[in-house]
Amino acid sequence: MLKITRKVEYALIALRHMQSKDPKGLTSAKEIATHYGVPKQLLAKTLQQMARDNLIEAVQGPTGGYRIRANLGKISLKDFFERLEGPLGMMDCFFDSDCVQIEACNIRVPIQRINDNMRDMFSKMTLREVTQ
Amino acid sequence: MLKITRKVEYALIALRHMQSKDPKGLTSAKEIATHYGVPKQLLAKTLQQMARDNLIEAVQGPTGGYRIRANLGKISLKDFFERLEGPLGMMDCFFDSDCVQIEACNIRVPIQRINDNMRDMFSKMTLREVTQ
DNA sequence: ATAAATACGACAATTTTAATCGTATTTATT
DNA sequence: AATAAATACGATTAAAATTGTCGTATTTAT
Repeated sequence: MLKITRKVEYALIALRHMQSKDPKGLTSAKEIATHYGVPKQLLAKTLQQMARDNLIEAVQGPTGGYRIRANLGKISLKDFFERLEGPLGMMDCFFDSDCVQIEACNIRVPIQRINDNMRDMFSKMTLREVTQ
Repeated sequence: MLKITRKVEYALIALRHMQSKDPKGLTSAKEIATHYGVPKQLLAKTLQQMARDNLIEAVQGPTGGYRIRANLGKISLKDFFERLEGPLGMMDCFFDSDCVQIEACNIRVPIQRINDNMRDMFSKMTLREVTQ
C-alpha cells in the first residue's frame, strides 16, 4: 500500500539522470535503460508521456533523444504524480463514485482529511528536490 | 498509486463504527458487514488481526463480538498501517533489497527523503482523529 | 537507402489485492 | 447434551492492477 508505480520510478530516474548532464545535450531511452537496467520500452513510453506533458523535449531521428524542458523547481511532486498517474487519492471513491455504499460510508470525511494532508505534503515538494 | 488497501479501509470503518457505540458493548462482524455492505469474511479476518494486535478485544460464542481495547489517541496512523500491512515504504527496495540495480540506482536517497516525510506525516496523526 | 531514434496502440504476463471456502473452536441458550 | 451463532484461520480462487512486450509507423542524420 501507498507505493509509487514503476512509471513514476522510471520517470524520476530519467529526470535525475538528465539533470546531472549538460542541459543542452540529449539522452536516449536506450542510454538510460542500459545504464540503470530498466525495461527500455516502458521507459520510452514514460519519456514520451513526459514529452507530451512538456516536462521534457523530444528530438526524433538518429542522434535524437530527450532533454529537460520545464523548470523542475516550479513543479510540485503532486502535479508530477498527477500528470503521470491521474488524480491523487488514497481511495477511489474520491473520483469514481461508483461506490454504492457512499451513503452509509462512515470514513469518507476522515479519509478525505488524511488525503488532504498527503496532497499538501506533495504540493510543498518540488521535482527538483528529488532530481538534483 | 499511493492507495490504501481494503483491509485498512474495512478496519477504519469497523473502528469508527465501534467508536460511536457504548465502549462496553460488543459489535459482531455481521453487524458491520451488513450495515456498510462490506464482505463479511474479509472484514472478519481484519477484525481478527486487530484482535491479535490487541487493538480490539474479541469475545467468542453467540452474543460474542468485538470491542475497542486500545487507546486510539495513542496510536499513530503510521503504526496502525504498519501493523496491518507491514513496513511503510513507497518502494520495495527499502525492505526487500532484491534489486540488483541498487548500485546504479540514482533515486534511492531522494525517494527515501520523500518517504521519511510521509512516515513523519502519518506519525503525527492518531487513529482517534480518523475514527472519531 | 539505411539505420537509429522516437511514437504509440494492442496485447500478454505477472503480481498484488480482494474475496471465498472449508473447517475448527468457543460458548450462550434451550 | 444438543444447537446455533459467533470468532479463528489456513488454503484457495477470483479479480484487478501493474508491468512488460510486440508490432508497426514515423522521423531524420548519415
